[in-house]
Amino acid sequence: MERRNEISIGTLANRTGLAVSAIRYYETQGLVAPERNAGGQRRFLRSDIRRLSFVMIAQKFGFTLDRIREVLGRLPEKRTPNANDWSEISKDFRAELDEQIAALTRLRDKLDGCIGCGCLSLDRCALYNPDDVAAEKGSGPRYLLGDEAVRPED
Amino acid sequence: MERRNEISIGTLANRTGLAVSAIRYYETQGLVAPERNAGGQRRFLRSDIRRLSFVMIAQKFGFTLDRIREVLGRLPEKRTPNANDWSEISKDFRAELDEQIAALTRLRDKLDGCIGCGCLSLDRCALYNPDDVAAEKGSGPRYLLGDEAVRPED
DNA sequence: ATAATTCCTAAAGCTAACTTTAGCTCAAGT
DNA sequence: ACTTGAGCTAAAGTTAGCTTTAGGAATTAT
Repeated sequence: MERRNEISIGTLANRTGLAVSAIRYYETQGLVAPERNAGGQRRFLRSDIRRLSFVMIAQKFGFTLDRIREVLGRLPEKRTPNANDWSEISKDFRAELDEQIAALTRLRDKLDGCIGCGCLSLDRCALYNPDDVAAEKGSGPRYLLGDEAVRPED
Repeated sequence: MERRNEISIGTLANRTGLAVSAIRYYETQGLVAPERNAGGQRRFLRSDIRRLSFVMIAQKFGFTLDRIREVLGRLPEKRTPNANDWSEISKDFRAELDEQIAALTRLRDKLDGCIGCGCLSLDRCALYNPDDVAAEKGSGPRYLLGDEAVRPED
């Protein structure tokens, strides 16, 4: 039975649209921290619906779960977060989102210059300068673009 | 020995800054198709330097290797691509990049509206409408955001 | 002629963000 | 009391984009 302010993982899944397995996974990642009832089942708070909603939105923005966990860490822990609390941490995203858009725009502008020449060569093309977008996805070492250079005739 | 227009994988790696293993992987993905010499070693064309440069740039833009392969498919196969050919397929990216920037901008604007209210609730928040950014990364099924809704008090 | 490089293949490993499976326990409905 | 339906854990599987490892074979340098 669900008590006034407690909901089961299934209910939470229905309300957020997330899969039950995803919610469990989020718990292992420290994004939610449900209590347990006598039988060992997870009991979430209703406010976790909004918490997970926030996670979903942040993901749309392309943030990683690690980063999202950090931001969530800035919510007050002693009381249930209110609209203003959510509003505050959303501003963090706003700034990063702006930077992302700016970076992508810079990249596009460089591409414009390069479409004219069709060069795309490592030493002369502006696209190779590393001030670009965040990058760093996948795994393992990503190589910085050095200037080993393409010879003019290549 | 490398003949006039043929280079080894090591040379290609040096010229592009890519790891040898990455180049081999790109071959499995159909992004380059080197010939082999008598001893079974790969022989690339000098023009593959530019080809891989293009791949690297496209990745900066966030395109997947699958998508990049498609775009590369539009290059002429009978002759070595010239500046104009590269310029042409770059325009494809330009358009998609614009759309990406636009989508991210729309998302940011919605966030602006939401920062004011701090709602983030599934039924009323504009951030939940699915016109947003490309998404679809990671693996497995991603759930479309339905409107199961959060009740006002949640 | 050798030693030192470079290259080759196949298979396994890695990260992120989850899902799927297997086997079992809890809780709810009748 | 019993049968479903939820939930639980641990481990393995998935995708993308590569790297690492292992064990040989081809090249290049001396």
